[in-house]
Amino acid sequence: MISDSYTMPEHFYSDKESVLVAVDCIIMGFHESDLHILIAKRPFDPLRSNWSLMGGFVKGNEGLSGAVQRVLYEYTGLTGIYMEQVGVYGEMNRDLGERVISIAHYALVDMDKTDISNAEKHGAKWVSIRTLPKLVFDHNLMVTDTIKRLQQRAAVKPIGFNLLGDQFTLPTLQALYEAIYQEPIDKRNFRKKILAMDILEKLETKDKDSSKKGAFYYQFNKEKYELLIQSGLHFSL
Amino acid sequence: MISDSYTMPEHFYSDKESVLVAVDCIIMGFHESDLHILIAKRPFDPLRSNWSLMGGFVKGNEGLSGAVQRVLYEYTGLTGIYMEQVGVYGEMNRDLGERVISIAHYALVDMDKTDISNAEKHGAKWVSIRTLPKLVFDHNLMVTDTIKRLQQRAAVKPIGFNLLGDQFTLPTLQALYEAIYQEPIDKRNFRKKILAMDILEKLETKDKDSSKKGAFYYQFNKEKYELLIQSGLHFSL
DNA sequence: TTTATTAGTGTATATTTTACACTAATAAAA
DNA sequence: TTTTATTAGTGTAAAATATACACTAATAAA
Repeated sequence: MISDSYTMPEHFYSDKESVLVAVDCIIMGFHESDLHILIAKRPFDPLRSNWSLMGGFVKGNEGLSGAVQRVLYEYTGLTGIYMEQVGVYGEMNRDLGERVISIAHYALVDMDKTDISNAEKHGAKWVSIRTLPKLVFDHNLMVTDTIKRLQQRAAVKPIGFNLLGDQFTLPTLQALYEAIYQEPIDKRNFRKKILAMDILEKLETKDKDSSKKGAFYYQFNKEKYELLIQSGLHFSL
Repeated sequence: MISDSYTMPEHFYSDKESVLVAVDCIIMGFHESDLHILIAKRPFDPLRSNWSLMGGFVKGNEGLSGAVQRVLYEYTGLTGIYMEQVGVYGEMNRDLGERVISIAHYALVDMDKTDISNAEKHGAKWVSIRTLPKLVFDHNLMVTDTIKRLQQRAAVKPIGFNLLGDQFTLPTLQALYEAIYQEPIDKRNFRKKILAMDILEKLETKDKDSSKKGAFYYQFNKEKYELLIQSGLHFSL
């Protein structure tokens, strides 16, 4: 049942059946006011060459989170990335090959720091969540579940910053939240709320690329965030 | 890798390793103003006779939800119960036996309709979440994750009613929410809010057991709830 | 008939959320 | 060099929502 390469102290469950376990990774980035997801052409049968999330099988000797990190690293070169489990997809016949259950995680990455050259060998590309093609198996379901989860989490935890570079402007931050919730946000109310939490550091430099006037850069300040939490309040947008 | 008893059309992934997959079930009930969980003494090694959640191994020929429903039925005799996936627990060595990943689901049941006589053969009993003993492996973590999830869900979906009988009084319903959130709720504000949604049907009968005056029974009305949703509003407590 | 217990009700205040329009800076165009 | 076009940045008033709070009603038990 269990791989020979990993020897457990005893085999208590030798009468039990084991199943193939995969991980699928919803790698999300933010670009041009839109959330994007990295997809690639499935490199093996069945459904070879169809669009698919980044995935891989869990090995006998690795933990679940290890497997997800390995897959993320293989396709993006990134480590230490914010990830969260979305859920398990385990109905019979969800995979056309064999009986496989798959565990979906999403990752929030800075697209500019992401090297997809390795993934591009499998035809990988970033696609906007608004123009996502049909993916193999239940991968589209995984994506919609991920977006719902992200919407919930981003409202109460400061995880959105993972999608931006170290420095960002408030207009960019607002565009990010508008992309996550797919609805416009009032500029003044947004600024009031985010600045009231006092978790951002205003820099003296401006981004002059996206406007003539130029918008000040800000940084997320983890220490300030800890203070907010310690004071009994919490992140909320 | 895959069980002989279930034949897939082809074996595409024959070079992959498979792992044991279990399901664990956090069976929740409501009794005497407290949330309760069904636990039992683990019937096999390792850690035989230690307190444990209700669980079982996923069979080669059954879907995940099928496995959870099977386990729930075995220990409670119940079918058609509200359940939700909490997550996967899959680090190496989380189980002392072999490498096992477990998928946790919680179930919301009416304790009065639950027959635990079968489970009692394994020493099963209901325990309050406030006096939960140490459970095997990471089962305590599963319970705390479940409670967090339940708190989130019960605030926006009318799932709490699954913990009550068909008929219930408003004082009982309030006690349920106080148990879920572990904090007192103002009686008048609670009634105002729940009745404003217009999803309850007031009956003419009273519960005279828990007070001298007696409290009117109410029923959750699914049709009324659908109307609320159709009108663009949503459940919120 | 008195007492003790829980059910049931409304309003005023505080807080939060929402809606909304002008000035500032500056690069590009005229 | 002046004008124009574009995005950044700012405060207040109204509406909606959440909170705090105390008495009367019913009735079984004493």
